[in-house]
Amino acid sequence: MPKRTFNRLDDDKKEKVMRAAIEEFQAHGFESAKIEGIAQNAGVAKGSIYQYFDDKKELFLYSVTWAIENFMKMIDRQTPMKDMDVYEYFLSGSRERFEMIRKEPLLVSFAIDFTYGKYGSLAEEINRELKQVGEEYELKLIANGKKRGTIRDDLDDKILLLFFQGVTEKFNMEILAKVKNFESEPTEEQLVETESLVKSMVTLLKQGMER
Amino acid sequence: MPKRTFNRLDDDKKEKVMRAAIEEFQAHGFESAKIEGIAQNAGVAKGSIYQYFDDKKELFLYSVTWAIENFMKMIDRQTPMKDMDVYEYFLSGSRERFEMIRKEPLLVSFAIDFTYGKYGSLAEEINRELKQVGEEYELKLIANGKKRGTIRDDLDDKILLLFFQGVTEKFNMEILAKVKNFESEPTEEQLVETESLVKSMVTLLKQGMER
Amino acid sequence: MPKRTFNRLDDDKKEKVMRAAIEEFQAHGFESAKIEGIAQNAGVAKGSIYQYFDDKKELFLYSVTWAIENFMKMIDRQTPMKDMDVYEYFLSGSRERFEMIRKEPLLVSFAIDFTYGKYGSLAEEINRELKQVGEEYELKLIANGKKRGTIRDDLDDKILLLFFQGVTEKFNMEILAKVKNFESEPTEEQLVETESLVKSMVTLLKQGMER
Amino acid sequence: MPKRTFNRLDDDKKEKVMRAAIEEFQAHGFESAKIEGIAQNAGVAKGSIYQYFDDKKELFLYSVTWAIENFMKMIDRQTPMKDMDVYEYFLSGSRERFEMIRKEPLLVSFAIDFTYGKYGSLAEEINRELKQVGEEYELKLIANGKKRGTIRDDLDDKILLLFFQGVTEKFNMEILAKVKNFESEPTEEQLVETESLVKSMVTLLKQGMER
DNA sequence: CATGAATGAGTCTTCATTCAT
DNA sequence: AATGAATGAAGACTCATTCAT
Repeated sequence: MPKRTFNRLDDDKKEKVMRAAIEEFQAHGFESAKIEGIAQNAGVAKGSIYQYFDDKKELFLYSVTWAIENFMKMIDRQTPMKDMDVYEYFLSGSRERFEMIRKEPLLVSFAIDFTYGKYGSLAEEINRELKQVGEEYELKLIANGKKRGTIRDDLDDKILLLFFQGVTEKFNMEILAKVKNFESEPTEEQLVETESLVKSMVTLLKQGMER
Repeated sequence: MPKRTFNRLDDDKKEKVMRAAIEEFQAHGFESAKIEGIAQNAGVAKGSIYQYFDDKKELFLYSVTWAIENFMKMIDRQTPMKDMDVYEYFLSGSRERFEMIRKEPLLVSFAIDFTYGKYGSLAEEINRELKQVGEEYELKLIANGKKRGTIRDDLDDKILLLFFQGVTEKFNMEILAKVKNFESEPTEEQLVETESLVKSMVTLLKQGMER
Repeated sequence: MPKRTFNRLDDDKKEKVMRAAIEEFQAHGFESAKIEGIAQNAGVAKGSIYQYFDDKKELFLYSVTWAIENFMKMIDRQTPMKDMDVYEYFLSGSRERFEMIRKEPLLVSFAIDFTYGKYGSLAEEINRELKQVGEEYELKLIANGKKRGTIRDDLDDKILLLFFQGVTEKFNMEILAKVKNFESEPTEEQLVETESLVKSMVTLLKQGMER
Repeated sequence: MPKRTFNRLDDDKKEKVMRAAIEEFQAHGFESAKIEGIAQNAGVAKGSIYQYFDDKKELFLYSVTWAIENFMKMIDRQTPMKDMDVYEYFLSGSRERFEMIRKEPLLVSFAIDFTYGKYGSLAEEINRELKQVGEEYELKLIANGKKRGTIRDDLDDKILLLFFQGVTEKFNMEILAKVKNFESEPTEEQLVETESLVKSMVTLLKQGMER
């Protein structure tokens, strides 16, 4: 959705612009975000933004897209779960995930706020798609668990999904908040403490859903 | 925080204004909400709004206060839980709660959106207080459960709180969405179906937290 | 120019309203003066002001008229100058005039500001009349002086008028400022000091204009 | 105090904007002056004014500064008085000063109105400074006159200052009014008549203050 | 008549978007 | 393509004036 002009920019500049945009949207919301502010933070002229995008909404939409793409890239780089058990997955990769949050708190927060609907109906389509993809994936996990017999099969998948999402989202928020406060090099203590959150979550998730 | 002029209005008008405001804020967010729109929906002149409130922000703040107060009044009117077990509480009063949501979807949605942080930092103080009150209450429930032996005591209260909140919030959202679609007179089928959501939630909550 | 309603008010209230108006106009100028403010200071309802006067401008115009009338009344009560020499006049009645300023600083200041054109073209007619009356009087003084031989007759009356006005206005401003700072009971020292201002003025006036 | 954007404008435009502003303020006073009006007279869009100045008050403040600066420039260009006697000064440069007024009646009137306090307390600081500078200069003249023996030394400098200011201000107002009515090319008669005003003033000043 | 709530025209001001260089 | 000045639509807010009680 950006214009041709934007795509021709060198990657550094592109990134600078997108990060400036995300920062502004994240800090002030869509309405209060100022094009001027984004331009300044990106180190370009206000007019240039309009060489790159049709209008503010386009810029926002692409900010979402860009953030999610980069978010995905980071996740893909992590231990892929293949056939791994969900619980296993949560526990095994936690430190890498902490690291990711620590390095990219902006992207992570923005993506979360977006999926949580903080930007209203601005990008419903993307939002819907995103949710659907996540849900489908989680439903698969649940179906797998049922097959393996690790998840109770007396409850509807939809119900279990709600439970699963409720618990994981809440804990993830907490973890996000904790990790944002990490110094550049988190202490072992901090890491352990945060990991214990993950463990507790897994314990509760497991116990809640098991037969 | 409203001006004297507002307090002197007859209750009908007050309510009309507040509902118009909440509707506008809920529909468009704070920034995009137009005073003109609120005035029109309330059936008063733009200038009148300014006789009632200092400015847009004041109006918003009072909208929040008003919504929460009315919300509380409605809840108070419901089966008080006294010494009742939480699970018991969820199950017993559910139909009354459905009715409340059905009658006041606007207030309920607005209050929820607000507590979920959709209005940013506009009323942080109220938000904080509100969260605190809720949390304290829930922590008490958890402590009670531990004493009675119905809740596992190997996990920190804070952790159990996250679990509890995550699960209940998610299910409540789902219930809210369902109930909003009820016709003026919900069918028995709809009610049963929604009740079953509550039951499932309780089942999962219980199993997740029990020893 | 006030409405019938105003004239029917008892004198106390009339005065209260007029003083409130003058105070507001004096403090904020015509444009920034608020009807609400005047009403409050007068202890009446905003609407009442409109029972008394057609609009803000009318109120202003009458404020001017009222102030000048009262001003005149006060002056008339003072040593009338009859055939007295101007210089004599300035010197003889000064203490009474100080007292008048001390008692009615608001009226005096307002009248002066008005004649000085601080309210722009709002009441040109009154202004013009007022100036004319003053001028005619002063011109008479000058003519008299010339006849008596105490004023040089090689200069045009108009020129001498400018001189006379320039000097007296400037000194009067100074005196006004001084007297405004008097406590309720001015010390003899203060009085003497201010009187000396008058004496100096007379000296300079005399010497400037004499043959 | 203008924004960077204003300073970067070419001089013609800057001047056009400032003159439009001064004209509007002069004609209607601060409160009634409309930004829209200024913009139109300057031939720019309303919004542009806000690219140049933070708000109306800033624009007013700078109008004052700008007017005074230009006023000073014009005066500086005139016969400098060096060691000249004040009376000498008044008499010698009068035609140049008439010319200045004729060419820039707006600036002159605005500057005068401002120093006379017609704009209330909007720019007290500038006003105070301005007055102080003028006074100091005039006091020096008086002190010099006393030393040379051309001014009586039995009166306080402050008193003589009042006299001097009163007389010159009044005459200058009269001269201003006269000159404003000059056609583009004033007739010799007009010039002579106005010069005679200056002469009379000097005569009276001299006689009033001399030993 | 007094009151004070209701009204809406009129302004300032903001800022996304356009445009000339 | 980049820049930043120009534009004007849109919206918050004020307050003189009207009006219902």
